[in-house]
This record gives sequence, C-alpha cells and structure tokens, in this order.
Amino acid sequence: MPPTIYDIAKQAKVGIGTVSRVFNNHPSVAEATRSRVLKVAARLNYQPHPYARGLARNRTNSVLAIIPFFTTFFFLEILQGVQAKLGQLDCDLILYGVNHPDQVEASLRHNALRSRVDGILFFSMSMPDAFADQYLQHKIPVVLVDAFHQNFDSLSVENQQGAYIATKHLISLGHTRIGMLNANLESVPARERLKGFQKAMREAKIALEPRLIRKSTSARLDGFTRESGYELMKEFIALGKSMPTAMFISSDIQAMGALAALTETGLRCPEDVSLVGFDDIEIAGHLGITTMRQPMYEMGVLAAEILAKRMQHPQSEVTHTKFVPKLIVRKTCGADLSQPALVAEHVA
Amino acid sequence: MPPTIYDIAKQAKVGIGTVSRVFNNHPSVAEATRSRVLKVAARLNYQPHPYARGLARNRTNSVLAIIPFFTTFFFLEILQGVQAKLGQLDCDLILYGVNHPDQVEASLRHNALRSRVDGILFFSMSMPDAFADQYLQHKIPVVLVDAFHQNFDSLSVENQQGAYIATKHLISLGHTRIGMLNANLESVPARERLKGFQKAMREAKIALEPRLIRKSTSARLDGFTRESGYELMKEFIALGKSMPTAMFISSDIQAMGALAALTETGLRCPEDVSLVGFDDIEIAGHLGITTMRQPMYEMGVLAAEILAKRMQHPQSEVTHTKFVPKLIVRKTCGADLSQPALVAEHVA
DNA sequence: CTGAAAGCGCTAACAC
DNA sequence: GTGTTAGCGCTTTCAG
Repeated sequence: MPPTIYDIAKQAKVGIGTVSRVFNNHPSVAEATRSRVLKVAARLNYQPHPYARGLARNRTNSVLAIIPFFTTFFFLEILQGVQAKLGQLDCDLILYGVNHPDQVEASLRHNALRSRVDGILFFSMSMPDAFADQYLQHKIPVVLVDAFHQNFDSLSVENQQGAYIATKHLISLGHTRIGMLNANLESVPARERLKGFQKAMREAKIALEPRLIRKSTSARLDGFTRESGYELMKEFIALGKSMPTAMFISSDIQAMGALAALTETGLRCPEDVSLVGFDDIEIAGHLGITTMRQPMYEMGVLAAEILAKRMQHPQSEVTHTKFVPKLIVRKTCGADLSQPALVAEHVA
Repeated sequence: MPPTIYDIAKQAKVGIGTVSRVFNNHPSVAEATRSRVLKVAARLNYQPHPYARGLARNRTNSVLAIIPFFTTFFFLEILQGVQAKLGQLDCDLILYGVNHPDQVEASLRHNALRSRVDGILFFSMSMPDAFADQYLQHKIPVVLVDAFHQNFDSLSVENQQGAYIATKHLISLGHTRIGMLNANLESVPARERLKGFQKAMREAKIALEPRLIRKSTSARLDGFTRESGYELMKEFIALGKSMPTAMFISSDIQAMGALAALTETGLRCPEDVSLVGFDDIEIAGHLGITTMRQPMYEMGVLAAEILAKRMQHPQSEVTHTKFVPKLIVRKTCGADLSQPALVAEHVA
C-alpha cells in the first residue's frame, strides 16, 4: 500500500532508475530532476523499502547484538552507545539475548545465519569455536565486546590497569596497610584485578601480606556477589588490629556486602576503613562507593564504529582495543572530594 | 554466495516451487520429495533469505521495540520475555531506544515507517497523537506496554491494586498507625498508588491522617528518587512519637533513601518501623525490602503474544490487560517469613 | 544525465 | 504433487 519508486517515478515523470539515483545520492542527476523527485516523494510520504533495498544491494543494514540476558544492566548502557552510532549509519539493531552461558551455542545455531545481518556484536561471552570458524569462513564481520578472540576485532576493559589505578589512589591517600577483597580467581577479570593491585603495591614498595589478600571460592557468578563481599569482609574484621585501613574490592556488588558487614560490626567507612570498588554499577552511586567506572556508552559507540569499519574493509587488520576504567571518587575512599579525579585514558 | 533455492532445486532435481513448499511446510508435497530436498538443503547448509522472503510475503518477521533508554533496567527483563516469545514466532526484535521523553516524536519520525516492521511494541511513554493516527491509519499493529491509549492494545500494571495489597499486608501485620511516603502526584502511578493505600485503610476502618501521608514535590523523575525518600522519611522521623509504625512507600528507590534516613537516625527497620516498597528493583533484594513485584518477564511474553494476535487479526477488538503486582515478603515489613505470600493475579 | 531492463531470493497463483 | 511464471521494491548495468 505504501508508495513505491514506480508511483513516484510516474508522478515525477521520470524513470524508476532516476528515482533510485536520487535516493542514493548518485551524483549524476540534474538538480532540477532531483528536486522534482524529492518533492513528489515528500508529498507521497515515500520511504524506500529496506528489505527490497537489502535484497538488491545484498546487504541488510542491520546488525545483530548477542548479549547475555543473565547479567546486569551493564548492557543497556552499552547498547545506547551502539545504537547512537548505528542510527547515524542508518542501521537497525537486532537484539538477541542469551539466557545462560551454556545456551550460547544452541542460540547461535538457531540464529546463526538466519538473519543475514551485516555484522554481529558479541558481548561478554566466549565465542564457541564452531561459530568462530563459521563467521570467519563466511567473512561475517564480528566485533567482540568485553571478550577476546585472536581473530576478531575486540574491545575490552583494562582490568589490571583499573585495579592499579584504584590501588594507587588508596596509596596516594596515605594508606599503607592495604588489603584486597577479590572474587574467585577462576575468573579472568579477578586475576587481572589482582595483578593490578599487586603491581601498585610493589611500585609503592609496600609488602604484600597474604592474609590481607582474600578471594572468594564461590562458583556462583565467580564470587562476584554481595554474599562473598560480606563474608570476606567478616574475615578481615576478624583480623582485629591488623585489619587493613584501606581495601580494594574487585566489584561494587562485593563492596556492597562488605559495607553491610562493616555496618553490622559497628565499623564505619571511610573512617575505619576506606574502600574502592570496581564497575560503577548503579547502586554504587547510591551508596557513595568510590569505584572504577567503565566507559560503557563510549564502548558501545566504538563497537559500532569498528563493526562498520570491518564491514567496509573486511580484509583490514584485526584490532583489539582496550578501555581503561576511570576512577570515580565518592565517599568510601575517604578522599577529599574537591580533589580532581584521574582521567580515563582511551588506548587504541 | 550462500546457496539459494535454485541451488538446492537443481541438486535435488525438483523445481524451485517445490523447494519453497518444503520450507513453508506446505502439505501437498510427497514425503519422498520432501526428504530429498531437506537432505540437499542440510548438506548445503541452506537458510532461506529472510529479506527475500519478507519481500515476497510482504511481511518482515520483525518487530520494533521502542523503549526509553533513560529509565531503569526494568526493560531488560521485559525484553527477555518479549524475545522468548518472538523467538518462538521466528521473529526478530529490533530495538530502538529513545533517550529523552521530548525526543520521542523526533525519534519516531526518523524511525517511523522506515523499517516496515510487522508490529511495534511501545514502552512506558505516551504515544504522540500524530503517530497514533499514523499507525492506526496504516494499520500497523502496536502494543503499548506500561502505557495506555484508547485505540491500541495495552498492557499495564494495576498500581492501585498493588498499593492496596501492600497496605493490607501491613494492616494484617497488626499495624494501625500506617503512613504513606509517596512520589509526586503529578505522576499517574503515584496517584493510583495513593488511591490503593486509601482504599485499604478505609476498608480496615483506619482513619487517614493527612500528616502521615506525605508526597514528594520534586519534578525530577516525578519524585521517584532516593533523595525524596530520604527527605520525606526525615519529616516522618521529626514526628517523633506520632510517627507511623509502618509505611507504604511508593517505590523501592524511595524506600532505599528512607532506609538511609532511618539508619542515620539510629532507627531500625522493621523493629521501629515496617516498610513496604514497590517495583522490586534489583537492589530491593539486596536490601531486604519487602515490595510489590511487577511480573516483568510475563508482561514481555504477553506483549509479544498480543502483538502476534493483532498481526493475525487486525480487526479484532482492542484489549487492555492489567497485571497485578505480587507481594514479595522480605525483612523490612517485619512479617514472619514463613507465612505464605499473596499470589499474583492475572486479570485479562 | 536518464530510461529500460535484468536480477536480488523467495512466494504464490496457475497450469499440468 | 510438481514445474513454471509473475511479481515483491529496489539497485545497477547498459544504452543512448
């Protein structure tokens, strides 16, 4: 029912080819003709049919975002960035949520090439080899966000660097008995955050005391839970006098549990112990948790840009971009809030 | 490069029509032929091209979800439901996020009919008349979620009923001095929640004391903020002895602020005052806030179902479905946790 | 600069 | 049952 190029061609007294050219900004069309076509099109409220266009051009102008539905709302923000960029590129965002890590493969199989999208954004999950091969072979542009694979463009957060910054912040505040409350070392981010912590401590020539570095052993969410924060903090509290005066905690959600343990024991933050978390989840702001923020929106924008580039130049070299999280100073670290925060760096 | 029906027709020694029939489960095709076709298709890893199919069938098998990006992650959960259903219907979900209420119109204009989707899910925003007319006129199936419009199918939450249930719960716990901490009455949900509160109180023959019913006057987010909860709770605390022993709070985020005010004053919850919130945002679980949960996933599923129905029967009567939130008993209400919770009802 | 025509991959109506 | 054919709406040569 909506008008087609035929309708507008007829009314503008030109051929359909010309109409098409006008809508594709083809240079060789007389200005007079162009404006005549445009006027008719406007009057008829014409919109090119994306599917017909897709068929003819052999591309779909849409990208698939595969995200884990089982994680936090981290993604909503990244998606905002993705979409802002995609909008500029006049591209649709097709969302595909996966409910469980195990389910990735089955999901992909179903969705695989069905949608013939122009590109895929793959979030936070490890890409099963079978699909990696398939995408590579079919030369389907894929960008990994918060994940890594040798052969795909990827975009991730510098966990080690973030932990390093967080720890240095604590050191700069004058602390010397600094602990780390970590998640399960099974998790890659947990390991990297530990490394960053250690590096900052070593550089400051502060001895690393094993009992001040505690990690979750829980399998659930790799220990990135409120419970693990609570329990580990109880252990720290049990240290009594030798408890750290400052701690770097591997995630805000754990910091939240830690805070609860502190309050329960009558200890105060930052007066008795200073804390820096990681992630900057929404609640961190409410609780005043100083933390390391990941530039999610920017990551989304860049992910879309990289995908677009890859679509244009399929053969260009694979890139791996790292984002350095930014220190957000709030009250749990006990810093003077008038001091300027460290600025995020964007390493290409 | 991927195989087409022609490829598989040739190899299976049939006409393309037959191949098409096989893939559309058309009854009149011999079992032998069918399996032969299927085998070739499997070998070639054939997948029908959705755009070609869409063009020919004159439908796209995709729906557009227009969501406010500026709100909470409420949507991620609804989207899960939407997608689960859409997946069954073999339909793609195209996401379009709007960043600001004012921007809805501009966004729609851009996106309007560009994507020729089969249907639209419109979330939590009021649909500008110009678009309502347009959608209606073009007979584009639209379902409103958490919003209302006379002429579109809609799906929303029974705020009044939810508040009623919450308040009754407090009453059933033996409280008689019950207050309400409300958001800005500019907001429709705030008004409805107030009505539900009043109804429960009247039924229980408890006099409504104006000073125990306080509302935010903030314009920001209609007072659904932590700050408003904090400040209003301070007012309640200032009441001293005449402070309520239980309160219904119009949102969890406000309950969070209220809790902070309580803690700061050395008051305990639920010992000194019992609280019931609304929404069941993620943090409510962490804080142990008793609250009214909206069946978000289910709403998503139903939204998709209704949209599907509307697509099939464009002329059927418009439906307005209400969901009654469910009481989630946690610790802030002071209830005996072994008692069975009220069950959500689903009113068609 | 512009019109005509072929074709993108598939569906559906029509014959046989 | 199955092959054939005419589109779906648009892009893109190819002439002129």
